[in-house]
Amino acid sequence: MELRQLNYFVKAAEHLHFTEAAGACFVTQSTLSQQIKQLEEELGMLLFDRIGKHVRLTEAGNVFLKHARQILRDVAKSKEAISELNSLAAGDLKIGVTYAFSSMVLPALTPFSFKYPGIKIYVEYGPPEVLELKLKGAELDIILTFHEESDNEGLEMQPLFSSRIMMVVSKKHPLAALKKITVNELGALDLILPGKGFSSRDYVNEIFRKKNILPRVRIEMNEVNSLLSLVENTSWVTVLNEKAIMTWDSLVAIPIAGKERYKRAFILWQKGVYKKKAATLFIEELSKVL
Amino acid sequence: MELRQLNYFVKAAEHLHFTEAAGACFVTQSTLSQQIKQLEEELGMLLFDRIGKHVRLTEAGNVFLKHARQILRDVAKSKEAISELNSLAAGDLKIGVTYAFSSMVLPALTPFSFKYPGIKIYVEYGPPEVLELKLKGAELDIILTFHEESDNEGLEMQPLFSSRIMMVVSKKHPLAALKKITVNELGALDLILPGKGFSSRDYVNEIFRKKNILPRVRIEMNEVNSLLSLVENTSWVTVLNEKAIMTWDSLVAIPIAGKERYKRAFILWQKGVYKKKAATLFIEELSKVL
DNA sequence: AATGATATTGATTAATTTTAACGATTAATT
DNA sequence: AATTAATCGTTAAAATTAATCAATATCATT
Repeated sequence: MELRQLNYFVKAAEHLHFTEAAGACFVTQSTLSQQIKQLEEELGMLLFDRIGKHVRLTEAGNVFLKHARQILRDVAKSKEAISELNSLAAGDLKIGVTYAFSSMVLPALTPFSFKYPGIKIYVEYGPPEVLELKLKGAELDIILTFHEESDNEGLEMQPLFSSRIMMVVSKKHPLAALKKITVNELGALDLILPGKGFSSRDYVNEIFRKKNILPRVRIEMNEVNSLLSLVENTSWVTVLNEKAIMTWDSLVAIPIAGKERYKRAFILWQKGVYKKKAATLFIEELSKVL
Repeated sequence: MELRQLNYFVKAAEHLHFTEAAGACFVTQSTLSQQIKQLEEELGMLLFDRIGKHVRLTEAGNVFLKHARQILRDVAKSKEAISELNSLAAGDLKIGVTYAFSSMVLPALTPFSFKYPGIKIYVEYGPPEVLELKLKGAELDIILTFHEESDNEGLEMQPLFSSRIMMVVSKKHPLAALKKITVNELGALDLILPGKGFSSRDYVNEIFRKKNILPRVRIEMNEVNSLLSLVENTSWVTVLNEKAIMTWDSLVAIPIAGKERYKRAFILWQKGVYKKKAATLFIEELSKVL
């Protein structure tokens, strides 16, 4: 049994006239006739009574017609479903976001969701290792992260932007108007720093180690929003990449003296898998707001 | 899109291994690979991610899998439905019965319905012309009737039995023990006769006309059971074919002198249409009880 | 007999399947 | 770490199978 035959059958049942039905199917009457005969043979029952010049459905034909129509409806539905995915009228997008990135996704989320209301977005925050595992297991479509190049097997890295690592303080902070700060000066301040896993943290460790300074780390946390919220309301300072405070009007980023250090943001894809259109478009949206 | 491809796809989605899936479909792996590719092209989306040696469903693949399964379930259901018809586990049988025949169908109905509990039986009593019209319009499968040969266009007659036309009285009737009755004697009795359309009525008219006797017809009705019920409880007599009283223990049939006259019972089919198995088997059952 | 329908037939075309060669990836062995 | 062998999916070409067409046969109706 093939869908082609079901199509021919339904048309024939509708016209009750093989020649007409064949025309409607854009085949010759002979073709339709044979395919219906084949169908009848497979089913072991006649679907039409051929009475002289007329054809008419048998009991089996009537029963089968209902089923054939149902099948063809389902087929149409299946195509419809795929076509909705294709036109982004449906589907989902699962984005992994590392903590340091969290404030950057938010501004892209709303416009994207507005443009493609059919697409359900899942955002998962987590440490890079966990997210990467999920990406490989197809539980995520993409990861947005700061990352060092190269060390990834089976992952594809697409550079997004670079963001300079700076000191961040509240605008109400005495040092808020500073043009630049030295590492020595920084060593004298109370720090609230991102936890391990954040690459800006590695940078902080490095600059202090070089100068043999023991930084005054008061709090360490791996959730950027909470961290910035503390910075906003205290005189503590932190060190983060510049873009991380883009949604925070009450904060200001101040360059650190010495060699400029940048964090590079990437999108991670799984190598070899089909790149979802929705993911590509989300990235487009993300680039716009950055 | 063809059912073949859906089968391949579902198997592949289940195994997540083309070679195995191909084995399960009894085709080579290349065949399966190509057909799936073709399906993907028609849908305009990849259904599988091919990552090295592994394959895995894409979002579209997951969506489509649900639909494909539904379609294949429907297909199986449709075959099941036909196969039930074939095995007489389902279906219907529409029998037309002329009034004179009515008492003959009943004994066949119960055993048949017992044997084939899935078959729904419709019995329609009516005058021959109406029934024949319905037979031609496929509203009936067969007609059971007494009929003269030949006069039927497009109908096929299958002889069932012959039944002699006799006088019928109650066993309590004074004449119940009679071996034979003459037309003259019959003319002196109160008669309750089947109405026009009954061929035994034509016979009665004829024999009386030949002898120039005016019969004493007290009641005329075209429903045999009611008629016989009256005969059972009165001293009126009727003229019917012998088989018509087969279920009536309290009645007796007495031959009428002169040339024996038989009524011939037939099954009428529409010429050229597929003979339902159920109909054939019903007739078999009918022959048994006659 | 002529007509209007489906069925059948043989030739042609198209599609499916297979075979075989290939490339990429993984696992095993050296 | 490098080499080898094995596994898997893809591709291209050949072989097989199936669908289609055009012409004709057949059948019932007019």
